[in-house]
Amino acid sequence: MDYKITPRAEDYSRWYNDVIMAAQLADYAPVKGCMVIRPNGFALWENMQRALDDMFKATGHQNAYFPLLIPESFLKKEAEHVEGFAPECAMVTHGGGKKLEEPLVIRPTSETIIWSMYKNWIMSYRDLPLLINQWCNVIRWEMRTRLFLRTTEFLWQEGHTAHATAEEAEAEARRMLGVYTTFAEDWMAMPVIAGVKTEKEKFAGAVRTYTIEAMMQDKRALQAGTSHNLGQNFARAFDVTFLDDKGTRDFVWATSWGVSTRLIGALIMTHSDDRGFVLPPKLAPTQVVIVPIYRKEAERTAVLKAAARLRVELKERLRVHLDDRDQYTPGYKFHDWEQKGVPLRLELGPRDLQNEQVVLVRRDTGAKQTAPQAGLADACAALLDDIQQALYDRALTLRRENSFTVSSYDELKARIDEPGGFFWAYWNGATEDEVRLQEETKATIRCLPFEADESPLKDSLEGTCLLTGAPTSQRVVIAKGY
RNA sequence: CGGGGCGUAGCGCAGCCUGGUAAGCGCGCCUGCUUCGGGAGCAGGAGGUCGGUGGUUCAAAUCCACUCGCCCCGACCA
Repeated sequence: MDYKITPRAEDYSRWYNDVIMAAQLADYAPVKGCMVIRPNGFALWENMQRALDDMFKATGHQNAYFPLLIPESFLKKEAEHVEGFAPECAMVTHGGGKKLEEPLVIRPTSETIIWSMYKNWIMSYRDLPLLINQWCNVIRWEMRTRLFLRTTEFLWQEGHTAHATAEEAEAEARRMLGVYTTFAEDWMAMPVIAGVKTEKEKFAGAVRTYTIEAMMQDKRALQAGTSHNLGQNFARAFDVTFLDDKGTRDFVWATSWGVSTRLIGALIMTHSDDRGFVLPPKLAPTQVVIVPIYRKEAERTAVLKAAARLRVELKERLRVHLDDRDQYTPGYKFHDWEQKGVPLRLELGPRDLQNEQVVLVRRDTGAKQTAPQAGLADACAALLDDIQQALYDRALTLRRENSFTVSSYDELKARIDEPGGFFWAYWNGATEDEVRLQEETKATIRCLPFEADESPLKDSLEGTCLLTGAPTSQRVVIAKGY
């Protein structure tokens, strides 16, 4: 379809929406804040799911499914949890033409209903660890919504694990954050900063929340995944205890972790350009699109025959599509597939048949090259690997070029809007200082990063707190976020 | 919830102030012919109770009242 994309520099929000519409990833639904994920978007989500699910299985998790509807009283059992989620819960008050005795909450997250079941399933240390994941939809009544980034209903995955010791739960939370980091960097080609959320930013009901934070092209931070050490909070709320091998009874230790369709938004804002969507090859539903070029009927027959042969050959190893639509010109198809983000375009015309070659055009750089038809699958695979790496490198460069050290609060305030970016600083403040920071700068502490590799602070181990001036070794990354 | 904007063909819009042969444009869609290495050209064609309700009037897309919905910017969040 013909669709004009607003340039990023002109209006970043409109650009984001235009990319989604042009690539036909999603569309607005009749209900406010809800979206339809269209086949192009869903195929991408399926690829993300597959990669993540394989990693979950490889780390010993099993999938299950818990109900959409949760008794309201369950939410209320964990004090912080209910306080955090109550404002954004949708409720079912009627069913079967009658008012329900107890309203049912449409899950905003499933900790409560899952732990109500774990109570029955966990008796002894022999039942632990319990490692369960579910793929589902959730609803959170958001005030302001944006396609993929924040919608009333979204798709996600939520892992819920139970452990015998605090150490095991902690290790699990960290391990799954590692899985998310690997997925973000190796599959999405999106570099992330892994770290701990502050007390203020942590999940309602958690002891500690871990996060991966990515820099979008407008230099804002996006939380791309979270993992929580829930301690014994939910075990206490739902009275889930077990006997250890010495016959001692204790509450079970828990974690939960999730990523959502928000990752699609992250992908868009990490790699796409003014011509439209850009997909990393490893997640692209179509990795190579073949565009045949011909004039006369005889050419058409010969080119399509050769194109079909190449398609079969490439199909062995790659996800390939032959665009043999007769009613569109090659130029139209070039634009069409560029908007849709297909990493590699393969052009095949009469000239190429004569020379037994093809023309390959990469989506990320637009670079055009010819390649012999012999050994084409190898050449395409190599090029796709190269694109995957180039996307990562480019995103990492953007982050590096827009990461700064600040040593005073005034300096932060002077630079947070312009030039903007990630600001590394020492921090020892309390929650009220964090609130003040947020109110005065509109930025937030994204996390306390684990690693200092990327940090301009990497060579120093101690400094003074940005707000209080007290000596501290605690580092934070501050940025405006989504 | 506060501030701003908008509802007219599938999409993007003009028309409204100054009521009356203005239901109009571009893109898309359909048919045919010519085209096809960066969004093809020409010709013909289909498609709209002007968001809804009520009012003013001889006459309403146009004026008035009410109402519904959506988008954008701020307070919450994956």
